[in-house]
Amino acid sequence: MTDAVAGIRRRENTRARLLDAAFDVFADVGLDAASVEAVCERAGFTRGAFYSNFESKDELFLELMTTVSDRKLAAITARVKSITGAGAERATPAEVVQSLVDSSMDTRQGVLLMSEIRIRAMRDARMASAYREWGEGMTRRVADLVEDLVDSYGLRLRMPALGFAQTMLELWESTSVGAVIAGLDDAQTRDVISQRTQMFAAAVVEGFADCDQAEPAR
Amino acid sequence: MTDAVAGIRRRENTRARLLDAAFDVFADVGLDAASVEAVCERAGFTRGAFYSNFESKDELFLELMTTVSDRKLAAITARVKSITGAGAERATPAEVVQSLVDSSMDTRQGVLLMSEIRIRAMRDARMASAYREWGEGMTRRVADLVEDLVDSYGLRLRMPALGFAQTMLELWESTSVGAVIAGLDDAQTRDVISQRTQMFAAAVVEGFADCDQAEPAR
DNA sequence: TGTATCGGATACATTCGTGTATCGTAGTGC
DNA sequence: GCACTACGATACACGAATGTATCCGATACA
Repeated sequence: MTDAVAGIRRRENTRARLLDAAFDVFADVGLDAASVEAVCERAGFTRGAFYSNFESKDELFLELMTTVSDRKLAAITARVKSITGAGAERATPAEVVQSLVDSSMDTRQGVLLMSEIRIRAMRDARMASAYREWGEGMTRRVADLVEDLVDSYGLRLRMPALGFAQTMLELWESTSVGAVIAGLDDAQTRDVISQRTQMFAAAVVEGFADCDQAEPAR
Repeated sequence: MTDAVAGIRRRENTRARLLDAAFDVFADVGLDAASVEAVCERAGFTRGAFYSNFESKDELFLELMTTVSDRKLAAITARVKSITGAGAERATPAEVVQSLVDSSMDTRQGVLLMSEIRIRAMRDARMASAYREWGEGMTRRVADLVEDLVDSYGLRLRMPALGFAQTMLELWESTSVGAVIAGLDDAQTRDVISQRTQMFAAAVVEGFADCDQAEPAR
């Protein structure tokens, strides 16, 4: 590890550690209650390191937020591609939902952080637009997936695909929140999210359940 | 206003003013960021009054939370009774949804406070059980209403009534949150909540739209 | 009308977090 | 190998919020 690269690596590394620590601390006690000190302590640094890398707690949070949301968007995009893409084996809609739940479920801390982000977006116009843009991206991805499945299985949606996707994601999120409040562990959380999303899809998508027997059209 | 009553009234009055102020301040800046000082200032008191009436900020918040949730539960209970009860004129399901939205919609601050309560419930086991109990009460009321409407109109739900009610309320809440993030005013918020709940109900309730023409069975 | 009491204001001590300015050192380039 | 630089640690000064102890005035009651 030679040259200036090591220096950069070192800096990047402490930034990353601070971000990781911030994820934990912000999720655990909330953004406002989290002191810069606490974040540094968890990361194994002092505040000197922090102020050498970030302007303020807000800047740290902003970066954390973009990191997290980018990751989530990328994850779902990849997931949709792998399901939708050519050469993928056709799964039934129910299986698709299940695999999405299995792969994209948040941890307890992830859910808490999302709630922090959301509540902040409610108060800060800048964050609001970022949040909305991200949410629209997520919805768009899911809607694409839905439309694809509708086509290939000849299903019929009882509401517009976009509204269906949006509701699906919101239902997912509020179920996650409910699971955290109920103190469920990861396995239970997965089950309840799966159950509720399946129930919703089965009600709104005409022919959703029939796909278990029938083969896809294409 | 004689005797000891005035003294009690006075005390009750400052408690009430402090609670009102807390509602505003907690909603505006969040529970953690809200100082006792700020609450007192908005109420027109000093901290002396506060510590004479409350143990701590947490106790104040707890009382505010119970007040708010009790009120909401009472409101929806009354509303359901007035729709369901004998002698009430039969409205179509769509009208019922609309009237619920019109009457029970939260203000921006109400939505923010609910989010504060929820995020706190995620971290505090005591609050969690209170929140869940309250939520179950709300769901139960709505489910009763739904079952009543299903009976009298001969509708069919594509998911269990309880799940339908729960989803309805969660959809309502997340739409409210979305409206705050989008910066919508009250009228726009009402419209979007109405639109999404109607859309959901129309998709899940078989025969929902038909009730516009047909008369209720009973 | 005098006095006791209760509710709220004032004053103060303390704690906690912040941000900056300075320092020490590990790693880099010559 | 030596100076240099960059990164993180340390020290300090400041402001903000808290909680308590004390004080003051209005109201109740004799």
